[in-house]
Amino acid sequence: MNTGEPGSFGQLLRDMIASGQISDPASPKGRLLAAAAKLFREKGYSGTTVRDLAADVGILSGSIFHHFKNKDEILFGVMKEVVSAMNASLVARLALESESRGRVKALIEHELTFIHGGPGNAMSVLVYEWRALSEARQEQILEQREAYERLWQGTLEEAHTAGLIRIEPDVLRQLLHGAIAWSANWYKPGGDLSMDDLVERTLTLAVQE
Amino acid sequence: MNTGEPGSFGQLLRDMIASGQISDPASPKGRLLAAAAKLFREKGYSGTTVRDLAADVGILSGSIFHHFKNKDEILFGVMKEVVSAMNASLVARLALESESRGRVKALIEHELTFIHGGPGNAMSVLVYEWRALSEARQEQILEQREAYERLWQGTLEEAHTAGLIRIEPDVLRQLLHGAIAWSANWYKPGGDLSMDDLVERTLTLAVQE
DNA sequence: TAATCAACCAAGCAAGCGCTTGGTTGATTA
DNA sequence: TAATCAACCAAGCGCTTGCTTGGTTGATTA
Repeated sequence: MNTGEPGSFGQLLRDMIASGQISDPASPKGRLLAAAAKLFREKGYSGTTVRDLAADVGILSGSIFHHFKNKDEILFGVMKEVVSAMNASLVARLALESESRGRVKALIEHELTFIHGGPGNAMSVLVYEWRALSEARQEQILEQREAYERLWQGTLEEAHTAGLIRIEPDVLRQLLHGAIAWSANWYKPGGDLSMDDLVERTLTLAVQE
Repeated sequence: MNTGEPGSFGQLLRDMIASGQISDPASPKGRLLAAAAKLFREKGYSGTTVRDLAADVGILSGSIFHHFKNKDEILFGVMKEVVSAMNASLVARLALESESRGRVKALIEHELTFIHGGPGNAMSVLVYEWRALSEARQEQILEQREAYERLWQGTLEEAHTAGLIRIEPDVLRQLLHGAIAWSANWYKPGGDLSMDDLVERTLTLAVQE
């Protein structure tokens, strides 16, 4: 999970590594998780073999199981770490904004920056490969996923009360999640449309003029 | 091609079955394709075995290959038929609308109705399992997919010229596709929000008040 | 200097995979 | 009545899968 973002996000990640919440990307386990996120995103969980993953980091397939009990635990590791990072990062981002429009923009900007940044592969996997995770492990992540959704929901409810958004917060939340996650499959940074532009366009969908 | 009169969606499907463009859902091949669409959507292409598929329609796994040369051809069949149906259906739908707002609404209503209707599983597979299809077979479907996108693009460009939509047509098109496809993973018809409501909410995102 | 330990290798196993083959069935046609 | 044919079965083949086992290595520590 390479950063590649400016500001305090890099520092936040370093804190989380230091406190053991996410693995050091320079460690063998961290390198495996980054490679797994990349491969699971490109070929899906079922479409990725442990031999693919091992080859990607330059070891033999059996050696993976020195770091993970089984393949499900690798997917769990990818998802657990990215959902923790998403939560911590969004909490920090929202703390900087006080008025409604800025807070809604923060939601959108945060999620777009995340999915097109270093943790983007892991976030895509979290969204699109959820069904591949064992039920037992899903339960262990669910609370953190719901916490993230509550941050969105609360912020959108404020904006709705303030008359800034036109449709029901829970519907808007889902529509925006869908639009933003899908952008990983078409938007390429560095083209005509800058990331700031994309944020602005998405915000235009959400809020009144 | 089609014989002029744009009838109901059911009639359109019957015409396509009669002309051999899509298989009869009552035939063995049609039942296999419907079951494949369901399973590929639920568990992914790689996560679905030919034994799963055979069991679902009540035959043995080897018997599948009396109808399809290999597993890739099954995925190809699912995608080829649904993309044909989507194109024919959207062409017919747009023919009924003349002014900009109605045409944009038709795009949204059509796609939402499709993904939450009978061909919904196949459409989800088309969108989310595209990478699982062999490159050779992707090429054979690409032109029809692009034709569908051109219908969207042209309609949104008209709406943009008319001042009805606020952001670039190609960006809006992608954002809406993402939002609509994702609705298959959260929206359940029969709840508080009717399908008409969902169409109206999505349209609200797209167009000016 | 000896002991320890994380990280990895080498080899392979049992189960499951896509797919093949030769044959059976029962309805339709000549 | 005989011939034909789509649809399917029964059995299994060769390969890949996730994972296990026992051993090696080279850096770190006592």
